[in-house]
Amino acid sequence: MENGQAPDRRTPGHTVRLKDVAARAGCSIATASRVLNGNAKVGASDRERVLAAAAQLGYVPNSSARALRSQSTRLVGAIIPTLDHAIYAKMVDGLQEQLSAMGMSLIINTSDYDLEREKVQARVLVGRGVESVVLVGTEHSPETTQLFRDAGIRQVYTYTSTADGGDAAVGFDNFRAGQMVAEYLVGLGHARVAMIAGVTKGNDRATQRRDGFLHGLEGAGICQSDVLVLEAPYRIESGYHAMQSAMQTHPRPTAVFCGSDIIAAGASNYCRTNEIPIPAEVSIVGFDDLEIAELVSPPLTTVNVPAKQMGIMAGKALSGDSKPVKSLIVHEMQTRLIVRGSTGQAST
Amino acid sequence: MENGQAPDRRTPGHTVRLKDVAARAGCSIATASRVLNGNAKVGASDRERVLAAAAQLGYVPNSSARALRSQSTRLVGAIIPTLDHAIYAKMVDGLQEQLSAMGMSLIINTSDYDLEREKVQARVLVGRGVESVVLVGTEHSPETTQLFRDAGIRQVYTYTSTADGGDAAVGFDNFRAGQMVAEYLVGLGHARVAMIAGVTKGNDRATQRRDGFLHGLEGAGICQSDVLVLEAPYRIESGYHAMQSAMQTHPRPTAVFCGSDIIAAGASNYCRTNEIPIPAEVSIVGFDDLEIAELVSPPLTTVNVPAKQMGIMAGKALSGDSKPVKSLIVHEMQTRLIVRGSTGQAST
DNA sequence: CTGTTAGCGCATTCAC
DNA sequence: GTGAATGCGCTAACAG
Repeated sequence: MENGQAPDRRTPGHTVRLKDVAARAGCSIATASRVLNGNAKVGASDRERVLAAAAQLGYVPNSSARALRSQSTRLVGAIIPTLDHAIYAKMVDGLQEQLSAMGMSLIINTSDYDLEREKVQARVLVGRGVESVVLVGTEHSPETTQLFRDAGIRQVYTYTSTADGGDAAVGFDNFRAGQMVAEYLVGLGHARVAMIAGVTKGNDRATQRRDGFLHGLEGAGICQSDVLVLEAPYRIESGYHAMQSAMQTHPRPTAVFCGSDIIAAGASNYCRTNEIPIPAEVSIVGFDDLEIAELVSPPLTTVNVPAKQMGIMAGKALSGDSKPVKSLIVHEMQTRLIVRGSTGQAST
Repeated sequence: MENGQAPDRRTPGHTVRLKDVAARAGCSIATASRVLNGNAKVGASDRERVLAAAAQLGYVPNSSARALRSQSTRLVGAIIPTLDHAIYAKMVDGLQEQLSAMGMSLIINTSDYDLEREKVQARVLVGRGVESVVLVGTEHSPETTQLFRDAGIRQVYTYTSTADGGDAAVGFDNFRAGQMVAEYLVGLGHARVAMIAGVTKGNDRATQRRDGFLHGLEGAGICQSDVLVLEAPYRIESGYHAMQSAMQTHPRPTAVFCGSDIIAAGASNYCRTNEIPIPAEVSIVGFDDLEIAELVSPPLTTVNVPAKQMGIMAGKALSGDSKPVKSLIVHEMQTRLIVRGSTGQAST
């Protein structure tokens, strides 16, 4: 009798295919497929033999084939500015964790805050067959948005509470967060204030934090034109230099709002180096509530952003059916002002 | 009017396929494929028409189909402990950047320092058809290593200079780095030293840094049993508490080597809170040279690790043919001791 | 140089 | 319930 059985263990170089499993289980490839996909309509005996065969052979389904056939890749793409910034890294960490638990895989690409690069990465992701994408912010090239829409790819925006152009948003209201900081500083009696924002070009989060801040000040009778607004990349040295510029104006601001803790850390450094006491001479407020906020001295008053949680929620927003949803889902999260030692009453 | 031509723009919902491009260009699907793949043997007129058609229709090749047919996915997997640690995030940032430039995509998974979870993620990556994987360290479950080998997947280890079980290593010698720190501290006259290592279970980097450190001390006549060695997760509070324990021993150590800047930052915090002057009473050395090393006061003496560069090199190690290489490639990178204000001569 | 043909591995329709 | 047959979109043989 023909004992053309498959070998006990997979042989290096020869990938185990479904037909190998079927052969070993003594059933058809169709039945094997049904078992492995949890299809109920299979006899118990066949089921066990297939499962055993798959385990023994170390069968791993080929997802390219499965994707091609079933038109479902269970792949999610993410385009973020950079991973070299804790706020995005944490978000992706949460996203990955959640997707992994849902049996989906994550392809990540970085854009370096460049909407043109984002567009290129978007094409790559479409080609990879991702079923959803997670982007940062609301501001994207129209072509990018259109490309995803045409391909039937669901778009989730993070770090924002508006989903214009996309299908869902998971984040917070940057404008209101900026406003909150303004009100806090005004409440402490500050009238001469400055802001070191992140680079606003192509970055709606930075833009809205700034605008909300200015709006909040205006509500307290502080005219926008009286407020020094600088921009700095999210790097410590940039914060240092921007603070230097700010502190060389006359009269000096008594409070400075920084668009990120990274910038605030640099600003804080500048003050320490130049013996400008914080908060006696100048109060500093950061944004993000990174670990470094507690490390600088005095520790930074800042705005807490639930970065990892945002990634988890974004992942959850992708569960269920894989078709784009009709109604916009907006999951707004709360930011909290964390008051530490870097802020105090206005000095004069 | 209906002239049987493909529409000018892709219609939402209907994905453009290669045959659509071919139809519009008035050639066969094979010719279109050749053009799009840069195959030289195609007439100039056909070439242009295909290119134009593809552009007009917004054609995006289906990589599942391409992968299935060509047995080449151009997909790379990475399994790292977590993205919520700058040292890994930076590495992945560099890796992603390099792979993107090489036309490859990156799927990332996290293991949370758990070799069992790593094994699970490994199966997922194999199923996704990745052609290579980037792992952290040399210590992996035998099943994980075997799984990749059987599937013909090239394994690149990072943060280590030994490639046992894998095909390539891009990193540095953790043992020697630890030894270097020991020699530095001994040179400053320190005889009572302690170490707060990372959790060594399943973490060969932490283990080797510790062992190298102890070995270096032993070379200077300091017996291992006289050295207090604690372990702490990579979190600031953990460093704080570990330092607390270390400082409650008698006699106190005059120098403490921390397995990571994160831990060192916590240790530094403890000293500040408890008015133990650094480095007058105790010297602290960190590891990684993260941004926070310069933020704490006094700034940390630490060991610089070229994290992003490591990712870039790992990506480059994946270029060329997609088959596992026969010879082990080891790309050893240099670590440098960065001396800042947290270390000084032994106090007594 | 170009078109025709044949699958890649799998899920799924349709008969049995 | 189960197996045989079909084709997802594409590339690589093979002819012409």
